[in-house]
Amino acid sequence: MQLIDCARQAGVTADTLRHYLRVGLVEADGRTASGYRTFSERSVARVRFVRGALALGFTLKDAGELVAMSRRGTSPCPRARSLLDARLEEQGRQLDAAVRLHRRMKEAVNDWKQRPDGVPDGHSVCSLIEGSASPAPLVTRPLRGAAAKS
Amino acid sequence: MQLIDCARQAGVTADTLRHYLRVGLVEADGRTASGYRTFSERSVARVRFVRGALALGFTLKDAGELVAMSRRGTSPCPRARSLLDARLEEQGRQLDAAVRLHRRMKEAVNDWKQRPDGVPDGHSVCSLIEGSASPAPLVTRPLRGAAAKS
DNA sequence: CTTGACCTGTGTGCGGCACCCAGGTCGAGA
DNA sequence: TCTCGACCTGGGTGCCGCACACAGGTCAAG
Repeated sequence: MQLIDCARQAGVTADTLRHYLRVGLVEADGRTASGYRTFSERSVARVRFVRGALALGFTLKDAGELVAMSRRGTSPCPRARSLLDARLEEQGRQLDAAVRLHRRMKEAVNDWKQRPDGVPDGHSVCSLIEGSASPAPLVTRPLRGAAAKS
Repeated sequence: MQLIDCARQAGVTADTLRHYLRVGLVEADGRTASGYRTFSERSVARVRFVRGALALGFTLKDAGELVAMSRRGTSPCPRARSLLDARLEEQGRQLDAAVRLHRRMKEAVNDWKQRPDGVPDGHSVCSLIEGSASPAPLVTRPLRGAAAKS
């Protein structure tokens, strides 16, 4: 099996699979004489595991840690449980922040309906934005973790 | 006024202000003989504008575009309106995704309570994760935009 | 005259890929 | 046999909004 076949069977792009190879999350079975990597069902399963982990809010690093544990012969499941708890809590906070952002955005859209466009006067940039701005909001890291499509 | 004073008055770190300077979002008023940048209230207001824009879901690039327009003498407000609409829609989609992720994570936490830890067998990595995985979720870009703290 | 807080430019890292490049390899059809 | 196009290889860059680090210069207060 070639790289792209493995990728397709696991539902990822070739680039994504190459990325996983680069960071050591997935290994090829071997190489052909000409240097091409060869893959088996096991590699496909591994990619699917990584995808499953991402879909549950784990990071690639988390997945790597779990993979490493299982390679060492220890069950990664207890670690997976505690990691999931941590990720869930973290995601909850980010979700709250996103909800608040959403509210602010909708409020702004409404407010702006009643307000006229400002003219450039050299003092303000955009009166609409400046009028809706809360004092020094202090932004956090963006919402990370696999937010699944569809 | 020095860099750090401007930063503090605007409620950002010195690093953040330097970043805005680098990407051309904010300009210093001038330089001292020894090369230090000097700032005025206008710079502070500009930083606050950028922060306000971020807090409303605009990107730094958006803020730059609006700044550029107002420098050119055109009102950035109409553009701000259309951008906000676009960002709101986008954010809504990402918010939905985040909510779904949150549900999946909570479901997994519950499911896992009834399930035993697996033992490493060389075929699976972590039976818990593999058991909860949906087929090829295909992850999107993470939730971007200013998710405000507190 | 020293201390320590500030300044300067420049570079790197974070996450999870996507995309591009130059060049090699392969099977299938003309 | 030759060629075509689809695939492979390694390596690099870009995204976003900073945070952090480094080496060296500058400045006011003690």
